[in-house]
Amino acid sequence: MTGGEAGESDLRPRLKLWISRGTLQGAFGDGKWRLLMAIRREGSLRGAAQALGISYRKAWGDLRKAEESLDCHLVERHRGGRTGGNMELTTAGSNWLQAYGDFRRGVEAVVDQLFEECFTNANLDFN
Amino acid sequence: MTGGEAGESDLRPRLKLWISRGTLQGAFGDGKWRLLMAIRREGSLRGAAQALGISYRKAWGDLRKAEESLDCHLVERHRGGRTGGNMELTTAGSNWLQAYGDFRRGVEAVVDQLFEECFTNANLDFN
DNA sequence: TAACGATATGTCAGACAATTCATAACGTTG
DNA sequence: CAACGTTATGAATTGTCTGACATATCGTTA
Repeated sequence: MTGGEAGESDLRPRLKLWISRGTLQGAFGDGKWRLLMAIRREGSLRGAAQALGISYRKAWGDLRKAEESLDCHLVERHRGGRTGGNMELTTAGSNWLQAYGDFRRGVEAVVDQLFEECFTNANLDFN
Repeated sequence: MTGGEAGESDLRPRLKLWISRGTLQGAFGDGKWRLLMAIRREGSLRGAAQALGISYRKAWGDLRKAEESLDCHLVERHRGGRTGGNMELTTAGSNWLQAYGDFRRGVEAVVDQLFEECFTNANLDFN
């Protein structure tokens, strides 16, 4: 390398992205997004928790927080029956999944691009 | 409102942005940026801490973490003397200040724009 | 050489978040 | 009507992070 720019040091941009409503905490972010994804795939909250490697208690708490802070029903709950019960996404839940996924991907791409523009500059000395 | 989109609920995107190197924690983010800003303005770490309303101990620890994880000298330290000592930014410090400021502002603008695009859609139901 | 005002650094308690433990409730099915 | 597998939920525990406290060091100046 010719020196001057940030060079090949493993510097990289990191970000934590989420969507909040008012002062409520932890509305919807990557974790909730993965959870909805897993619920849709597994067909149950228990299955989703297992697939993600988190406790059922945590998954249930996260889901509750999301619905409370977004003030909308993300899933339909069914208890009892042969299989014990199951869970599926509502239309609103599916739409949040879609919208947040697009949002997240877009932001990530732009962050990487802006990082290059701002920190890979041969005229600046970062060391 | 005609219904369908996210509507006037006070939903808004939030983000925590920082730059890391390897597995090191807390390299450079908004807090460190404000700290460098204050050091340049005040001419000392103590003055910067007071201006930001944080303890000297915290400011000193933050600065140390930043320099360690970025592996570069951000400031020049001077101890003793009539005034007790002082601190000023190195060229690298100034450049980080500049680059991160630009980066942060750019990301924030794009996040707001993408949020509009993804969540203000008359064809989706978020409730 | 004593004093002063700044930098330098380990330690410890309390706040806050994350995770685990235990247990209740539900409703279909055999 | 008992059993099963799921949803539902409080309580306790553990882990992490922040900030406060105390104290040492430095080097010029009067």
